[in-house]
Amino acid sequence: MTDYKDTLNLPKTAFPMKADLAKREPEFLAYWEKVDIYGKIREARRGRDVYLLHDGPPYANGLIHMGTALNKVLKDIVVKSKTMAGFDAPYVPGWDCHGQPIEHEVMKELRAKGEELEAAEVRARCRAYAEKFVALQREDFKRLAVFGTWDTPYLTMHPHYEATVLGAFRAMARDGRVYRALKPVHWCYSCETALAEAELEYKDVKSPAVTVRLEVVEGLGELRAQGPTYLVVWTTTPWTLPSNLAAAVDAGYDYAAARAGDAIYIVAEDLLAGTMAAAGLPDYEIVKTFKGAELTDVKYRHPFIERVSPVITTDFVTLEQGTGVVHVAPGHGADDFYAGQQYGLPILSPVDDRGLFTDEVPDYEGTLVFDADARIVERLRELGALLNYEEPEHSYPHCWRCKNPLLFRATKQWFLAMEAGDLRGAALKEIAKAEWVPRWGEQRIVGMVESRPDWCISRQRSWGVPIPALYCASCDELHLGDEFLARVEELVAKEGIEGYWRAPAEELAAGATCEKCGGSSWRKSEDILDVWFESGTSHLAVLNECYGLPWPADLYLEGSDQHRGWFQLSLLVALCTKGSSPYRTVITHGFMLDVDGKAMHKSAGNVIPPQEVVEKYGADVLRLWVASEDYRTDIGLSYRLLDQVVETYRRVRNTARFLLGNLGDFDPGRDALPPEQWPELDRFARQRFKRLARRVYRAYERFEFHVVYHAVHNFCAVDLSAFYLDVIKDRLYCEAPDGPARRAAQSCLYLMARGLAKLVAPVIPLTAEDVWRHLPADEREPESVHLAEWDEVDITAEDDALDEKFSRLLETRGAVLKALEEARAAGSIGHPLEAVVALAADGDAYELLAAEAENLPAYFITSQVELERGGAAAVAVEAASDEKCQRCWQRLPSVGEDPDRPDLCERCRRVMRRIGK
RNA sequence: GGGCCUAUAGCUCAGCUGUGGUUAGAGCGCGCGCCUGAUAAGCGCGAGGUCACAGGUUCGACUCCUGUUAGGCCCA
Repeated sequence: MTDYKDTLNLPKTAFPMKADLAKREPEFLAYWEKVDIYGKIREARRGRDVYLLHDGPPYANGLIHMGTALNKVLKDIVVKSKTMAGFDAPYVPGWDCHGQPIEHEVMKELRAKGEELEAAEVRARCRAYAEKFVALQREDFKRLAVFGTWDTPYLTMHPHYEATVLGAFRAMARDGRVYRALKPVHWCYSCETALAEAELEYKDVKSPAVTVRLEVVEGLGELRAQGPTYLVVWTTTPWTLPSNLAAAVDAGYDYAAARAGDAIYIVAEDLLAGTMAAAGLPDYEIVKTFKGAELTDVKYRHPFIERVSPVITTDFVTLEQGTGVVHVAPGHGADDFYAGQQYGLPILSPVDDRGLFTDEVPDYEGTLVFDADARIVERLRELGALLNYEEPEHSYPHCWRCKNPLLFRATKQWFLAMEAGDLRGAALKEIAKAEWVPRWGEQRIVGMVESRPDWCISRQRSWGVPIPALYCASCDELHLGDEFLARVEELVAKEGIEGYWRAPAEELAAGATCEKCGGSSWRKSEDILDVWFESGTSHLAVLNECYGLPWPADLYLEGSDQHRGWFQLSLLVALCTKGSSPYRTVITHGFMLDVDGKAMHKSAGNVIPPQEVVEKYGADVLRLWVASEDYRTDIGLSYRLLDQVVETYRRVRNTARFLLGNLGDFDPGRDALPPEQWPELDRFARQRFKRLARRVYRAYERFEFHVVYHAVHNFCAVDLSAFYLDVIKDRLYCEAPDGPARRAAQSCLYLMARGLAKLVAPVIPLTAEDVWRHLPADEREPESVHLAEWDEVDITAEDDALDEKFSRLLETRGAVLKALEEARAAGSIGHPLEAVVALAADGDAYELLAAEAENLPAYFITSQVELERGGAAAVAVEAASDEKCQRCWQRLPSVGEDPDRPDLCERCRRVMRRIGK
């Protein structure tokens, strides 16, 4: 038997089936680097409408994790898709470099080595630390095929950035938006410093817990008429009692007034029995119960200080321990502080840097607060105010350095006022103007802005932008003149923040004298700004002429935690400096979850590092995974899921490979036929592709990348692989290489290969480039797929008609395939080409099939189709009796007609003559 | 404890929004089979869902309302 394989046009391409991404991707990255692909793209889009995504700076600490990778890839998909859509879409990545976490890490290292350094040296170490991680993270981001100005990113520790931050502060100071006020912070009396949340170490310790009665002197007249009436409070920090300024209840809880002896005690009803028992007053009777709200006009007398304070209602009262009435000292607790603000209570914090009581509490002046505990307890006992004393074990914060217990102490901090110039109202107005994706993001940030307190913008640390201010050496008056601030700004622009620290106060003061006392000797402020203030200023520092970027940005895209963080604080800074929002659209994505839907945490041991995924699967697979899920909710990741994404990747890649394989001898300039000359089937395929393209464009535009993923995958699997490509194999392989039937199919394949590469380029940029490179050369096309633009799609009336017609034919095809399967199961046929299909139909259905009769065998991939008019629609399958053409494997009557070529069908004989074999 | 959000086949998603209404769809995976001229590929058929749970509104709910459970982010 003659082997005709050599006479066929079988697919041939250098495009490998095996992606081998981990190994091959770096080659593409190197090529892009070499040709400066980002520069070329920007050059190609020069003058086009700008679409600006402004990068939220990740923190330069540690290697990137999957959440960081997810965020960066989403941004890159946006940038690349906007570029494909014809926009000039610049991307300037940045890093958040200052702040407590880096300083903390550096201090930890120093401590381990036993080194003690000056602040300036610590900052130098911090700078080096940040630089190191910027470099490491940058390599990881580049490896993910993210395009941007990696050689000139923005860093919050750049002098010009730092100066911009100061400029923002200056504008706020000038407009009277900043003020100083007391606020409690975690304080270490031994290190004499404030501590950040991350610097706290919680340890279980025994604390003195006192239950104290406070005598009611106003309100509750009806009860007081029956005997002395007391509110019962409970606290584990007796030393804060001198600073007690209120007692808090929950308006909705039930409280009981219980008489024991001749006194009446008020406790939350649920906690009454336990409290009375502990107080040694088991014999009591409830004389009244009421809601906490009824206590709002009650006032009580401090047990040992001449002071009458109010009862307030708050939402932090718990019924889990204590008495349901909470001792409030606004100078010594966060809850207490905010409650105090709400009720206009003063901030009393009579404790100095060393943790000693000041002269505001003469009885204990000079005593360490913890040492005062016992004395205060004793005093309460003597006064009869102590109902119970215990020493329970509980978790209490300690200093990470010296291990001493911490105290909450009010210190002077800087605030940005939310009401000055109606900042809050302005923020809410701007929020309404922006577009929030998903929509509920707006509700979320509105809720936060509505209820947020004034922004505390100061920190007592080293690694950050200083709050420039001068205090009079003699009277401590604050000096914050605009000229002074401008001078510092200029200095920092030149020398960075070290300029401020280095310069003597008098130099910065430049001869200014104290307005209050006339003094000319000054002390520099040593506070620094909250890092959120810095990152919140990024739009000012980056969206400017220096970077060639417009203000505001079109898009901010970060995790949903940034509603409280970057989105909100950027907005506040923008309103104070520019008067409007820094963004038009804000997109948020969810957080990483593991297989079980649990958050990914180092401590949970369920993290999958992006570096590992890149190494095992490749950046394109990681990116395809990003696109595979709806990022607006939380997204899961597991190796099993990655394997699924790999399957999708393979399907798309193999489809592309098939397209390319059949274009090996196709020169688009020479061989392409216009669609009007194509068979209807190919025009239908083109129409399907156009619809896909339109759908995909829309999905990118709506930032619904998972729609892109599913649409492309479905198209490759269903429209192409399972139908069009399968059907045209006969034409591609068996027709004459340059025959019109084959060239038409190739024209269509070329269009789709090229178009597909462009559609997927934003998601799998490396594979798209690989495909692009293996396309037949065409002078009219740019060298890189990323320099190309999407084609316009125009769905015509003809397309609609084709869709209608083929959907009916495909329905019949479905019935035929089912019948073929049954025949196969029955053992009468194997390959469908062994079959002859008999169709019965009536009316329209018959007309349609009859008109397509000559194409039906191809569409069904059977050797022959017999049509019968009339009767109910039916499909019958039987084995073909004709001989099999040894070249095209179809069983046709024409096989054997020619004695010279008895093993070929008529078509193959013709083709063989044509190709001279 | 509060605010916002999520919950449809083993997996990833459609359907649900301002218009509630025939047997809830797709792809992958899985099972069975075919092919060996996309071959560490390709094709076909098939089995999978009480739409988290419980109430309510309605002639009728995956779709609207309430609650519960689980999970997430941000606060406390």
